[in-house]
Amino acid sequence: MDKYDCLKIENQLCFPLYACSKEIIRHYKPFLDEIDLTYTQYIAMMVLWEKKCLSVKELGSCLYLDSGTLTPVLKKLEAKGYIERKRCEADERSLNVTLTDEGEKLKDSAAEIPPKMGSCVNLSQEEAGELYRLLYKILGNFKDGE
Amino acid sequence: MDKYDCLKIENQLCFPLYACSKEIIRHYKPFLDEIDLTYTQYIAMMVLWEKKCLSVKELGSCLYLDSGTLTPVLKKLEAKGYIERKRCEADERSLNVTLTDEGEKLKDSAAEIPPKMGSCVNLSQEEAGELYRLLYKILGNFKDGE
DNA sequence: TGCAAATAGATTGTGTACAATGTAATTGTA
DNA sequence: TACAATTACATTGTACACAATCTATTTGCA
Repeated sequence: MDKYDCLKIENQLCFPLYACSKEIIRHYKPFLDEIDLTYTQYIAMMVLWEKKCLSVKELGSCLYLDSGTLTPVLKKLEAKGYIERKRCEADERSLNVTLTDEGEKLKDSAAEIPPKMGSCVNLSQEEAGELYRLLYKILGNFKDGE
Repeated sequence: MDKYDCLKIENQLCFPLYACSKEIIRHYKPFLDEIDLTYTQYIAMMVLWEKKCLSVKELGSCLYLDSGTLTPVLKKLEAKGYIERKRCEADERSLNVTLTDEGEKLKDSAAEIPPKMGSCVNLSQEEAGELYRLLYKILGNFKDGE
């Protein structure tokens, strides 16, 4: 056991996480292209399809993204007509993001994507469940930490 | 079970992968700042510390990155004096990337990072091992697929 | 052997990420 | 109740990622 073993890329956990995430997102692309969304725009819409309306702050908390990333993404979604951005009346600092009818409609086309993607992850139900559990265990640690 | 359930962000595997990867990389930053490397530069150096010399193509295959990403990263590492870039004599299309003495020396400071990072992933040895296995199982699927 | 196809990198354009900073609105408290 | 501290979002600057395209070599085969 040499002192540099920890530097071997195959001994790192972060690297396969990083590579896996990128590869899966790359495989989303052809399907997302069909509905003219990027992956980031897609996960933002996913939260909105569930919550209908929330602030940039809340959306950022769901997606682990800050306003520096979200502001341009949301402006693009607004330009496409899928969302509306309006200052909150009760607190003008806050910006409410709301789904438009167009945005709501997009949900039907989007619902076809996850079933098509399933086949690119070659894990059993049990393995996928375990992977899911471990990832959220790590994420939970970060959420508490700050 | 409604037909939109697959669109809930908490039912997706890709999202926690994406978020986890980003959060861990974000936690690397203060440590990487000390040796003036970004995460991408760090994983490139990690491969070089092991292999000493390889082509951009081989490096890209190790890191799941293409020349569009690697060319600017490698130029920065060259500017910092950690690597050399030289066309391969046998095949002028290919570019060999080699570690310099400075680059080799950096390995000692870098070896201090992984132990410090360990504490931010709150998994047992067994859990970390299982996570590792599942991630490489998915990655293997992609490597075969193309 | 000549030339089309393939290969390795570099370049370009678009879209994130994120730290640092700026601005306007709101809150807490001396 | 002024005003310093906080908060929410926007802006700026740097650094990836990756698809598409370009250039220079090299290979394969008619």
